[in-house]
Amino acid sequence: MEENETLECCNEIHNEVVEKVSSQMPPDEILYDLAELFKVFGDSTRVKIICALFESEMCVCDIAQVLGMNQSAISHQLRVLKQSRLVKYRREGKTVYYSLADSHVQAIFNQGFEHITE
Amino acid sequence: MEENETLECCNEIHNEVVEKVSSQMPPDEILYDLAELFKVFGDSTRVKIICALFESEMCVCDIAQVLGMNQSAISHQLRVLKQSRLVKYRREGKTVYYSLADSHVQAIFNQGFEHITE
DNA sequence: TATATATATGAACAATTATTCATATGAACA
DNA sequence: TGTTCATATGAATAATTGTTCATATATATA
Repeated sequence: MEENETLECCNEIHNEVVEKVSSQMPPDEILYDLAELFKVFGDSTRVKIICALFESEMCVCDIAQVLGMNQSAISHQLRVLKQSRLVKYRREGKTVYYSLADSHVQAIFNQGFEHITE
Repeated sequence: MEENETLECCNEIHNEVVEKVSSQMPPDEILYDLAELFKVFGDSTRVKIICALFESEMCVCDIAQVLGMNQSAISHQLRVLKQSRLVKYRREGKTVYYSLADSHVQAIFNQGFEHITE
């Protein structure tokens, strides 16, 4: 991390661009939060969980079956998804049903899907 | 990873759902690639680079200035972005100019942005 | 050809994280 | 109340990864 009172690129001609871009960057905190959100999508187990929930709400055990993983691993990942407000849940007796929180989840998923499949 | 010839949830009533969801899951390879893509968005340095490139194409040195990081770190991250086809570049003498590869990048970014700011 | 400059890259280290195992919590029911 | 079952969680381990430092590559120019 270098200090620069006046931002200067190695290429003097670019200093104007550097100043302009710097002034238009969103706050660090926003960009940090955004990275944290994408980090949640950046794990294949969680992507699979999200994808499964497109079809139907499911209990933890259901999801574990579909993914062929154990209950604990799924539960840990559901907590991550819950903390990012990507899934919601409802309790019914001993069973907890998870489902997708809102349409952004599908929108983000679809955009990514388009990118890799073109 | 448990073996299950016939998928069975702890809740017998759910077996139908488990079978249906399982049959509609995209291939593992696709979901793995999708997670890899989002992983690239899941780092604040790379998110900042992407965000900076929304404004203008820039050389490596420009980007390093805007982010207040050293050239090597930026160059390493640009390679990651390049490998995921999120940025493209053109060489002009000693300088290499980077820019965003396509509109999916902005679309994914915007969807994420909407999610965290609502 | 020798030098300077912009960028790329390999190795190493520190930090983060996904999974497993063991166990705890919470709800239903005998 | 005690037992069973679905889910949650803490600790530990293994694997991944971002940054730094040192150095290599590639281009321009003297």
